[in-house]
Amino acid sequence: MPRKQRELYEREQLILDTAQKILQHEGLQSLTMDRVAAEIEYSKGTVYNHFCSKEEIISGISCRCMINLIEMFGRARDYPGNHRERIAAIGVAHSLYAQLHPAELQNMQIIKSSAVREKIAAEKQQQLLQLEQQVTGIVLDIVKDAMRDGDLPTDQPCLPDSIVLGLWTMGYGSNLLHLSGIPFDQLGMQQPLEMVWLNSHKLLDSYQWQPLSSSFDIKKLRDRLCNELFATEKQLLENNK
Amino acid sequence: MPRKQRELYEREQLILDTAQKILQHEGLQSLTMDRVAAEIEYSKGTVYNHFCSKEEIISGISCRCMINLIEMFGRARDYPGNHRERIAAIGVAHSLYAQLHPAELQNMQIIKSSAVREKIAAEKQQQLLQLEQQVTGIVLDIVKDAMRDGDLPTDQPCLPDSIVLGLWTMGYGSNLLHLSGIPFDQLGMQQPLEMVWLNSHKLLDSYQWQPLSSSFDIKKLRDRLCNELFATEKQLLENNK
DNA sequence: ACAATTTTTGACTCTTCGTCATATTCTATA
DNA sequence: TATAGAATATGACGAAGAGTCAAAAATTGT
Repeated sequence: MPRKQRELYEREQLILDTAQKILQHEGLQSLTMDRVAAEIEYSKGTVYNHFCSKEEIISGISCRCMINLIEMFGRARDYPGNHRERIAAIGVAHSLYAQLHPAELQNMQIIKSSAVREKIAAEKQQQLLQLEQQVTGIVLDIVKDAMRDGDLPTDQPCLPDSIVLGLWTMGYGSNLLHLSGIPFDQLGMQQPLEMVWLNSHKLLDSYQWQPLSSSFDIKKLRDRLCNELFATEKQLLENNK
Repeated sequence: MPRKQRELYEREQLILDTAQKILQHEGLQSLTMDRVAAEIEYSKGTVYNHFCSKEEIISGISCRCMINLIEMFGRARDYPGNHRERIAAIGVAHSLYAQLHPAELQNMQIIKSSAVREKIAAEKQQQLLQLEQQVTGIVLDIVKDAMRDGDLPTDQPCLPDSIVLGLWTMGYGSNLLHLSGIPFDQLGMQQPLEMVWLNSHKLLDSYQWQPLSSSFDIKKLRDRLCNELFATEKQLLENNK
């Protein structure tokens, strides 16, 4: 609220912006405290007044990114279609996000490695966990809606968790494999981001989530969701290429 | 073959053993070249005669681990059951491996991060890629066998790749999520390693891979495969707990 | 105007990677 | 067996980056 506090907050954002830019363009190697200090034109000590370790900067970036993802997931949840379309929109959001912010996804994985996590204050870890809860919460809500409205048979074991986890692991795994630079063509495979879309629908079909993908065109659905919900992101992605 | 070369080879293994032990018990932070040198009672320079960077040691560990995994996958491929049981055995192998060697899986992910990969000689990268090909090759063979013998309808798009990729992403994602220490209970979920077994079978069912899981008990199948193919690993796992 | 408080600074320590000139050990030959 | 020459091992050293802290500078309140 007061001027002083606002300045502090803005500098914190400046540090995160700068660090994020370095990370995106030059990788983790180039992200050093000295470099960040030089770039924001303050001394290293000042950077340490804001973040007490390099890891906390990375964690700060992750937090901001997760908030972006939550916003996109929120749009998916609020889509005025049937529940199957809404859960599909989550998949589209996740995939678009992964393509737009590859570096950030890798961050999130870095954050989770124990070596890094140990150096982050418990309070900030709690914050990250709370954001993670929001993400899974949104997906869980859609699954529960589908169960309530009879689109998804409720007599199956482990529901609703198993669907959330199935989609999560598949999306997460494919994103990580994708951006880990495995040469899929040399393994005789196409890009995983395409196939995860197909496989997610196979999984949903298997859970008998109505309407089944045999009764509509999943490619057209993806295009429609892209255009209606994530036009901005789609545009950004095309500009990048 | 000659004594000299054998000594060199043995020391190389000693370095890898030592590094792996440190990594397993104390994490990436504690794995330093000085530490390894001290532990094997040679000088740092000697360690560098074997591996020209810390990253190459990690890569070396990954190679050995991948060879273990390939051996386990091989047992799954050679299981004298139907193809659905054989592909399920791959899942059991992967899961057991993940539980037995959590640190190694995290390594494999570390190896894939661009920062690390840049510091590994092209030749060793090729070796890793070739091992990765063997892993996917085994799975691909089982899928192709199933298609050939009519257990799996061939009129579906993207086959056989999409099944391999579906299982791979799901297994990979769940393992990483599992060992990244996300408190699933706090997110209102059970452990992912249990559910990936369920979801993998859902996926296979969705591809119409006969016999469908509705016609047998997947829990009993897992127990049977555990006992018949991976008794040693199961025993090890129980001893660890 | 000035004292008290807060913030900023960058020199400093510590750790670790990776190098390289020197020292040691091994090997082949006279 | 003695010795030259090759192969191997060593650890002191340089570089780079994380994190600290006492002193300097800026800000605030009276």
